[in-house]
Amino acid sequence: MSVEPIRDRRSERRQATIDEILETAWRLARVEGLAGLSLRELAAEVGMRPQSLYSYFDSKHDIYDAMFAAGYRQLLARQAEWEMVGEPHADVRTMADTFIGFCTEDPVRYQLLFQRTIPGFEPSPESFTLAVQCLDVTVAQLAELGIDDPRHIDLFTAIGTGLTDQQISNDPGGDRWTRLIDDATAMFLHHVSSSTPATRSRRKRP
Amino acid sequence: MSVEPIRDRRSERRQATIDEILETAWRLARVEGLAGLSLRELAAEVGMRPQSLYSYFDSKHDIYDAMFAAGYRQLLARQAEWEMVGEPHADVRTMADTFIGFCTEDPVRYQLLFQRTIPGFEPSPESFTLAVQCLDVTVAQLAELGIDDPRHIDLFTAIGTGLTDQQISNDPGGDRWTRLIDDATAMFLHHVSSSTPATRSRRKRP
DNA sequence: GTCTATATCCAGATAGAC
DNA sequence: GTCTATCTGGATATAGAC
Repeated sequence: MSVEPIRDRRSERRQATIDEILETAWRLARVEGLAGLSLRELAAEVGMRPQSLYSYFDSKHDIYDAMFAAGYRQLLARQAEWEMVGEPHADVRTMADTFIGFCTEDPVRYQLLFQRTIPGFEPSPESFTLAVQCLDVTVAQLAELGIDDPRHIDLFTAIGTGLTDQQISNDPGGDRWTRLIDDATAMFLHHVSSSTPATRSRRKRP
Repeated sequence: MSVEPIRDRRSERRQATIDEILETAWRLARVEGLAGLSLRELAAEVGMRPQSLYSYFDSKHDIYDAMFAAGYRQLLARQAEWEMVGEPHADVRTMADTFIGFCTEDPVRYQLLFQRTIPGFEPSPESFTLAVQCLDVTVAQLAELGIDDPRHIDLFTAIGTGLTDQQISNDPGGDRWTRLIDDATAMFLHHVSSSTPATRSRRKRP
C-alpha cells in the first residue's frame, strides 16, 4: 500500500522554494529598504519570472506577511533561550538585551515587525497571533519578577523600543544607546520598587 | 524709479502655490501613507497635470525634503513657546509633553522626521540643519536644568521616542503611553540625581 | 507657468498556453 | 509550475505650443 508517505518530496521541494524566496526577500529588503522590495528583482534573484512568484504567494503583501511571521518566530525562539536567575536586575537586563539586540541586529526586520510603514500592509490574524505570543512571554516573565502593574509593563516596553529606535536611527551599527541598557534597567527597577503599591499588588513570591 | 517693490506679487503667488501643494501632500500622506504619496494624485488634488509639479519641485524627494523642513520648523516653533519655570520636574515634563504631543498628533509627520522609512530619501543639508537645531535647543534646555551628562541626554531622548513609538504603534489616538509621561519624568530625574556627577556616570552606592 | 504630447522605465497583477 | 503576453498605473523626463 502506498498511502503513508513518510515524506512528501513534492511538498518538501515547494517548501524549499518558499524558503529560498523568503531568504532572498530579506536580503533584498536589507539592501533596497523594506518598501523598496521589488518582485521583479526578487524573481530574478531566485531565477524565476516575476509572475511565477504568484504560484507561491498571493501578493506582495502576502510575502511581507510571511516575513512578518518568520521574524516573530525568530524572536520567540530567542525568548525560549532565556536563562533566568530570579534576580530582577539580571533578568530584566536579559530581557532588554534580547529585545534590543534582536532589533538592532536587523533594522529592516525591526521595521517590519514593530513599525507600520508599509502602506496598506496589515499582518494576517495568524501572523499577528505570534506577535501577541511574544508580548505574552514578556509579560509573564515580568510577573515572575513581581512586576505586574500594567503601567510598569508599558513603561518597560517603551524604554526598550526607545533605546532601540534611537540606536537604529541615530547611531546605526554603534552602541551609543545599547550601552545604556544597564543604566536604563536600574532606572526602571528603582521606579518600580519605589511606586506606591497602594492599589496594585507588590511582589508575590510564594 | 520703479525699483522698490515692497511686495513681489509674482513670488507671493508662486509661494502660495507651493504652500498649497505641500498642504495637500501632507493630507494625502496621512491617508495613503507617506511612501504611498503619488504625484499623479497630488497634482489632481491641486488642479494640475502631474508634469506641472516639476515647475515647483525638482522631484518627489524634493517634495519630501520640503515637508521635512516644514515639519522641523513647526517643532522649532513649538519649542520657542516653552515657558520654563526652573523646576526640573515641571520643565522636563514640558519638554516631554511638547515632543510626544507633537509626534503623536501626526504620526506621518513623525515618520518622516524621525524615522528613515522612505527608500532613497535623505534630507538635504539645509533641511537637516533644522533637525540639528531642534536637538540643540533640547540639549541647551536640559543643561539649564543641570543635566549635561551625554548619557543622560541620550536616555532622555530614548524615553521620549519610546513613549511616542509605543503610543503610535499600539494605541493610536489613545493615551495608554502618553499618560505615563509624568511617571517617566520622575523616573528619569531620579536616575539623573542619583548618578555621581564626577566620574563616568556610574551609579552611586551609598 | 501651464498645457499637450510623448517617451522610457519600473511596478504589481492577471489570463491562459504548455 | 513556469512560461508568454498583457493590463493598469506610477515616476521621471523632454518636446514645444500658448
